Formats: sequence, C-alpha cells, structure tokens
Amino acid sequence: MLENNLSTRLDQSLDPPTLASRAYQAIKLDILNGRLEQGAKIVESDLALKYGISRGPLREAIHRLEQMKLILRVPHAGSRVVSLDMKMMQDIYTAREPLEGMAARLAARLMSDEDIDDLFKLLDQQALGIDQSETSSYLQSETDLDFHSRIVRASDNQWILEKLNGELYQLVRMCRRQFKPALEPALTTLNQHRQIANAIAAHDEELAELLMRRHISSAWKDVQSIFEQKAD
Amino acid sequence: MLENNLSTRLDQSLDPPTLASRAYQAIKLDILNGRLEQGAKIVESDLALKYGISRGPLREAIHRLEQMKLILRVPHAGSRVVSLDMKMMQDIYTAREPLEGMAARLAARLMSDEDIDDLFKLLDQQALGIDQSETSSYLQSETDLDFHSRIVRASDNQWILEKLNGELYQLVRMCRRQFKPALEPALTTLNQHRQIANAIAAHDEELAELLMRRHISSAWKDVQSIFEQKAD
DNA sequence: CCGGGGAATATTGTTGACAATAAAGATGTA
DNA sequence: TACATCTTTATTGTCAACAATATTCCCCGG
Repeated sequence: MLENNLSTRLDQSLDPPTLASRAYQAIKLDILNGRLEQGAKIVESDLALKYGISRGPLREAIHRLEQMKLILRVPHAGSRVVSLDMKMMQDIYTAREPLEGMAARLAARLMSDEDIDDLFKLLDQQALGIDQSETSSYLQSETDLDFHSRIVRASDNQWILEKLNGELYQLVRMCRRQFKPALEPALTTLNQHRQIANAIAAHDEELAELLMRRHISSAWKDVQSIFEQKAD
Repeated sequence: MLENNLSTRLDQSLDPPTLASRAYQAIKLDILNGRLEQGAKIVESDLALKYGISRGPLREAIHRLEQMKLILRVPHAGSRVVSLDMKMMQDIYTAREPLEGMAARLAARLMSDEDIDDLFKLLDQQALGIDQSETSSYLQSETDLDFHSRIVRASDNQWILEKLNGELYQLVRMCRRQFKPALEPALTTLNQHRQIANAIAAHDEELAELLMRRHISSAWKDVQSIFEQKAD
C-alpha cells in the first residue's frame, strides 16, 4: 500500500506545498473517482497510513472536505463519505439555478470577445464528441461542466466561483458518476448550451440568465426522474 | 488574561462539546464584535494562550473561519482577520441577490400560516423599534437579518441555509458594523420587508422572488454609496 | 545614508504520544 | 435464547515538542 503515498503521487501539484493540501486533493480525487465509495467510513489512522502522513494534516484535509460536503462528520463518531440522496441533490440544483443564472447574466455583461470565441470552440468540440458515439459519458460530463465553469469564471465573482466551481460541481460530478448508464440526451444539453452562448455573445443579460435557469431546471428534472425510477 | 478562557466563557454553548467548536464560536464573536479588528494578525500561539487551549483545536477553528471568509490565511505566512473591501462586498451582495430571491420564492411556496404570522409579528416589532429612536442601529440591523433569516429557514434548503445564514450574513454583519453611523433609512427597509411578507403570505412565488431581489439590490446601492463617499 | 546578505527570531507545519469518548464484544441472568 | 451490564477495543480529540519556513534585524559594503 506504500506505493500509494503522497510524495510519489502528488509531487507535481505544488499549489501550496503543505501535506494537508496534498492530502485534501488526493482524498478528493479518491472520492470523485469512486475509489472511496459513498457512505464509506473514513478512519483517520488508516488514511494517514495509506498516504504516508501524520494525522494532523490529514485531519485538516478531512475538515476541508467536510465543509464542501464531500464528507459528513459527526463529532466523536467519525466521518463517512457523503451519500447523495434525492433531497440533497434537489437542494443543490435548486441553489444552482439562481446562482448560475446570475453567473450567466454577469458573463453576458463582462465576457470578452476572445473568451466568447473560445466558448463557441468548446461547443464545436462538444458536438464532435457526440457524433463519435464511443466518447465516454464521463468525458461528455466533463465538457459539460467545462462549459459551465467558463461562464462562472467570466462572471468575475469570487464567491460564486468558489461555491459553484469548488463545491457544487464536485457534487454534481459525483452524482453523474453514480448514474453513468442513464444519461440525459447529450444533444438536448448541447442545444441549450448553444442558446446560452448566443445570448452571452449578444450581451443579452436578461436572456442569458433566463436560459441558464431553464437549463439547470431541466437538468434537475432528468436527475430527479432517475432517482425516482431507481426507487421503485 | 486568564479570565478570558473558554471554560468560563463558553460552558453554556454545548452544541458539540469539543474545544475546537467552542474556540470557533469564541473567535467568531470576537471578530463580529470588533474585539479582533479587520486586518488584525492572528497568531496561533497567542490565541491558544488567550483561550487556554492547545494549538491543535485552535487551528481547526481558524480553518473553519477561513472557509467562511472571516479569516484570510496564506500558507506559511499566517492568517489575518478579513478586511472587507468594496469588491468583496459587491461579490457578496451580487451572490445574495439571486440566492435570497430563490429563498423567498421557496418560502412563498412552503411557509406555513403560523410562520407567516410570526413573520408579521416580527415586522410590527421592527416598526416599534424605529419609533423609539434610541434603539441602537445594531439592534435594527439584527432584526433586519432576523427577517431574512426566517425566510431562508422557511425555504427548506439546507445548502442555501448554510451559505446565507452561516456565511454571508456574518460578513454583512461585519460590514454594517463598520458603517454604524451612515445607515440606510430603516423605514425604507421596513416597507420593502412588508411587501415581501405580503407576497409570501399570498404564496405569490414570482413576486416574492422579484421583490426580494430588488430589496437586496437596493441595499447594495446603499452600501456602495457609503464605500464611495469614504474613498474621496 | 542607503541597499543587500545573512544570522537570529518568530510563526507555522508536522509528528507521535496521551486522554476522552464511542463502538463492539463478553459475561451473566432470567 | 434474549437482554442488560460491564469490559475491552477501536477511534477520535487534545497536547506538547520538533522541524521547516518566513520574517526581522543587524551588519557590511557601496
């Protein structure tokens, strides 16, 4: 198990060169990739051993993941990987809708011509990926989030950026991974993205916000239906 | 300085009976009340001594406050109490606007008749406080946030609740405290609150969201003007 | 007098050991 | 066998010392 330690796996990620940060990223990836599955118990000493660090920094990593809701912790009783139920995902999509709507509005106001070009290039790329049907659903999900991520970055709002990119999108990734087989038709998503991009290119704030809200709302309906058909 | 330690000051707050949690609450209060002023350097060993605990749990408390943006931390260099500049407050109000709009929408959908009654009672109480002009601006600010807080709680959305109540409102408190003298006319605020409450009582989701967004937007304009007249 | 380099200091990052609490298992009784 | 209580174990919470890093201050040369 020692080939799994941090110094060998994460030497290149030098953002802040602190053990806690690297452990944080490592655990986050383990959760997102499913190596730590939903509801799995997190034992500090085990993970510390696995990553070859002490419990101190590992603890800090766990606390960060707790704040972003990837880990659920109950005092004196330990922590587990979050398990996404329907209520939680509903809360998340319900919060995403107005927040990303505002992000789209700001993007329509602020986005530079070059960034708009790049956005359309991304859409073309996404269209190509749909034709080649062998493209993994994982990749499609990533390019989808990439689209949203660019809009959020263009909003020039640090708070919205952190909450959406840093927190909500991770949970969306986890949720999508769980529902790998039953995906919403990528073509619908692409068309909605195109409309949003057009509104942003026209600097039509009102329309960009409206379309983004519709887009998120329709995405939630898809996720919701999967939850319901899973619960029969 | 030892009469200031945690066991004497915080015995009653037993939410989670862990030193880290109590330190977290203590430091949070110290920041919100201005005992730790904006931009002040946070030295772990000093605070640990002051609160009579070790650096371990104190560190955890600092990390939590960092995540909620009351403390700014740079690795290896230490942490300071956040200093609120105009850009940051703009980001916060810009995020509040759609989020609280959605909260108002949900409240209009879900709020029970009893809770609506309580909401109106709070408004009457607030009106009384305005007549007695000796009421401190601090109290007015608190009842204002209380109004918003109830709506957010009624939205039945855990994520929105945590972000608004747990994070953004603290920063708004800090900002208001800084601008004690120049306050927006409380009467305007009260009237806007009344309109919002009416929309919620009528279960008019659309209107509740719209009015709440306008309310936040107008509140931001007030704060913004104070920033600008301070920077001349 | 001013600026750069380097030792001294202060502060954060990390560790392993200890204490307190909760979970699991054993023991005895009805 | 079922159940309650105690004992044992596993796990988290806390602490104090150590290591690594950044900051400060002093000295030196210009």
